[in-house]
Amino acid sequence: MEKLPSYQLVAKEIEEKIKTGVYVSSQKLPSEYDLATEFAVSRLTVRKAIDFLIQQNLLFKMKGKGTYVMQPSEKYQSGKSGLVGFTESAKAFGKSSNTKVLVYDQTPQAPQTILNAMQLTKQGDLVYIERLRSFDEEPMTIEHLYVKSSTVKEVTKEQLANSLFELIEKTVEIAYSHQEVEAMLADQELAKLLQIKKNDPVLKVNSIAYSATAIPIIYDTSYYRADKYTFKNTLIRNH
Amino acid sequence: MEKLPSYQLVAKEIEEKIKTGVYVSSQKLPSEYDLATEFAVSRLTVRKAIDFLIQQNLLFKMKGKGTYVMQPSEKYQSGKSGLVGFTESAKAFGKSSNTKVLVYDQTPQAPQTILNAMQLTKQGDLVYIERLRSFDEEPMTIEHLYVKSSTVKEVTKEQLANSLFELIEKTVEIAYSHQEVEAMLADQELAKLLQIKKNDPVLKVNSIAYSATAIPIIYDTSYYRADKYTFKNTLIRNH
DNA sequence: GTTTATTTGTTCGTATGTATT
DNA sequence: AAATACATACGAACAAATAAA
Repeated sequence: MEKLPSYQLVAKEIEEKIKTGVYVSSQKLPSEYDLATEFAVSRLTVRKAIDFLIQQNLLFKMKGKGTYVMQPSEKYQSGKSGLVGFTESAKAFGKSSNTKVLVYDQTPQAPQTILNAMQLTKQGDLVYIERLRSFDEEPMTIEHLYVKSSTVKEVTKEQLANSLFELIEKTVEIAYSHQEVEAMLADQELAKLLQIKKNDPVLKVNSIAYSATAIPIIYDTSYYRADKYTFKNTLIRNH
Repeated sequence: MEKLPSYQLVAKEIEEKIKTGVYVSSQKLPSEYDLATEFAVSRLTVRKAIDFLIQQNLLFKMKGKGTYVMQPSEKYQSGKSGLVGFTESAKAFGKSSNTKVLVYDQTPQAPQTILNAMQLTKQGDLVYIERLRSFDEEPMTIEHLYVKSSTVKEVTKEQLANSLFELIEKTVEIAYSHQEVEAMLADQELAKLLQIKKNDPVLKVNSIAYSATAIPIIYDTSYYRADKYTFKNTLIRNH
């Protein structure tokens, strides 16, 4: 019995009209005034609804011209729907996810660069976790995680096979993360785990997740199979 | 003599206060009410200013709690400022860009997959361009471009060394583009051009740029040196 | 080429709802 | 339970860019 705000209801109706082909890409939407009268809401509400759909890359606007339907990207978009865990992202793919904990070290020696990034001056406040994550039994990614100990106190290795986000957010809420995508070659060990060949290309994704108070919570270096995973993006031209 | 809207002036002032350390990450901003009185504008204007800074990953909000300053990402963020050309992006880096046209074929045989993506049923409506682009004389990327002929009629090879966007937008305006990032290995030819070794990792970025009327204008496959280029992203957690 | 109409952009004021502390 | 802070929503008006007459 969710009670959605009216701008989201308007957004849903517009989305529906796009899906059913009433509004087609290459075509202009009715003006904000017309949409406001059609849905019996204020123009500001229509604008919020449109903004909402623009954020999802369904629409875009041009000042003085109108609002247009965007050509859909062929495949799944990663990222645009915000920061989500692997499990949630698997669902969006319509696949089942599977996690195997490879390493759980409660007293790791973290490299200095990571200590710096985590704003720590000494060892001892981090735990180290390595996980293999699969979609439908196919190895997708290896995660190397340094996590603030205080957020995962008295956690068993078994619990780590589930959503790390959920676990951590019992203690602190994660607000956002910065990530960086680069390309590299798989070494012997990585190749074996991901069931690929040595020197096959992989996507290395480095990310740091922060709390609202800008405290780094997770330092994550993940390696994705390049043949199974790509990162998608939609860029809008600002004239 | 630009006359910026007041929400952007407010945004600028807030941005300034972040830069000068008045507002620090880990710290909450004054409430929307307080900011509204401080800047002598309506609360809606403050909200627009904040939204503006959220889009640039400088702030984020939590309902009922407040608005916070985001920990800055250490390096340059690609993408977040929208669709920009290579030349413009070089400026953001504080570097000079250099372009060399390697191939300009006005009657190419395009692969079927590209014809499909460009919504064409026959050959003949595309031109093919290959360009090497450098930052400060360092090879950064090789571009393989298929461009709708109608947008680059009677263009000389020399003109292609400048901004392709500018050239095209004399005919049609580019509205947005979908892009996909993947990892692969450099072949012999690519390695030579990018001055790397064969089988070194490269980032392959595939993108299609569309006009407002959803007509595909450019089909671009670019190869970036993995040691020089990464893609950055900021994801916000939606609870 | 200039004016006019259309469409999005900005901004105010006001009120009420919802989440957090 | 009350106060604080962000979220939603209405109405109204004028500005700015674009397109059509």
